[in-house]
Amino acid sequence: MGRRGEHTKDELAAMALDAAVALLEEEGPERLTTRAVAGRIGYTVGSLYFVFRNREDLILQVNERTLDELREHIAAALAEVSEPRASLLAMGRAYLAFASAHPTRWRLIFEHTRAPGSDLPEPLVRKIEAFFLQVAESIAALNPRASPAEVRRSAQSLWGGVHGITVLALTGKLAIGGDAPAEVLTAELIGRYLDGMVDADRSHGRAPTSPLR
Amino acid sequence: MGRRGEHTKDELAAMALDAAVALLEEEGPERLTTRAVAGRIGYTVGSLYFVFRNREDLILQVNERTLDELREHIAAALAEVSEPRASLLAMGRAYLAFASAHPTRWRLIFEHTRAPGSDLPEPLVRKIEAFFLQVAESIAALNPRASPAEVRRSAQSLWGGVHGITVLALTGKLAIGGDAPAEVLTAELIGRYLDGMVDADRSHGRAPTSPLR
DNA sequence: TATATAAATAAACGACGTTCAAATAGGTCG
DNA sequence: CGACCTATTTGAACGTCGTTTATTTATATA
Repeated sequence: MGRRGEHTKDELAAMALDAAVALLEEEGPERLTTRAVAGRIGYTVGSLYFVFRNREDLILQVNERTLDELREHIAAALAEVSEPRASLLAMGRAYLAFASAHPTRWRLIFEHTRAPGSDLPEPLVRKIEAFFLQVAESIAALNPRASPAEVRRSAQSLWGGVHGITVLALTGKLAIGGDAPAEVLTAELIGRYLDGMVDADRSHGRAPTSPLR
Repeated sequence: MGRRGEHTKDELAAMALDAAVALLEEEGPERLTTRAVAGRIGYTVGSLYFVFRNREDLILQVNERTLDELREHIAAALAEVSEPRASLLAMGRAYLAFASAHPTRWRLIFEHTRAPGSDLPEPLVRKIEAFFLQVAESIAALNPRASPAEVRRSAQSLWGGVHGITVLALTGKLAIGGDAPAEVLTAELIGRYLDGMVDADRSHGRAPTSPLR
């Protein structure tokens, strides 16, 4: 009974992605099965393969969508501040808040392992870069004397740090003894990093403290 | 053909763990299958269930073993330094080096999702705590005026940060444009964090800069 | 030597990702 | 209006997975 044209290929893909997101949030990553996704939109498994190359392809597109939402979430948070230090703190809070609100989807972005040969699809790479560039912007404002390479390095190390606190908090591997909320920890990390950065800039006039030994 | 007593239950468990580690390093996490592990030690699947409750149990024990190795690796790095700042940098380097040398096993520790109800097994929690305590020790030495709660917070945020850089570097989600090696980034994060911490302590005589706003 | 028991296996179950021949429905052309 | 063509959709199959179970086997003991 192959009805036809009831939905275009694009509509079908969009429906499948919606279903995948719902499945992820309601039942967790291991329940994100091709059959479940297909069933949720009233099709059979085979039809999914008419639209996606395979499960990996589906996951990658879910991840792109999640990254889009994350970016919007962060943009909204950034709209309310202007000073660079406040911007970085706001980004950190927004990053953590989004991850906490959508833990399964957020983790899927970072934990999904692709086949050994293939690397990240181009659009995903671009979206990740966009984040770092936004961080770099505020860093540059706080550290005008730094070279572009230094700014990039700072953005990477600082945001990598925020990411780490977020992962560990989400997976319950950060709490020891009494547990400070993750928001406090990210704020502390950002605050101290920036203090260290601007102090180094002010006192030595230029370079950051030599980090190795 | 049930031969008997050829290996004790404990020997069998140890052999299975060895096989699992080898499988992980040689073929990746998705090939860590119960049948493959059993086959590698010359048994059939069912025998694995004589020794482990299920695949999750096996993975948890692999993770414990990996954490033990990681701790030894870090201890060796710490043996060569005494000053607290150098200790933290050495720990960061060792953490990253171990993760780079055993990416699959290392990621399995943090990416393995356990069933929604159950939480981390006690021994694993203790081993994670031990790390933070070691970090906290050096932090306390650098920041003698800080309360225990402050020290713990610092250890969590700083080490969370190191962890984040390590994850992103390992999964290729950190590199943007020219990519500074991850060792440089962790050293930079640690250096700046500590600079920010001790400067705050020196100038205000006590508390760190209020992190929020 | 016979027997009880621990150890190990083989076979099965349902669910999974993936593939593919077959069926079907809509558009097109006679 | 009817026959065909082709893009969709299905159903069924394949091999693999985690897990469970009845059954077999080898050893220790009596």
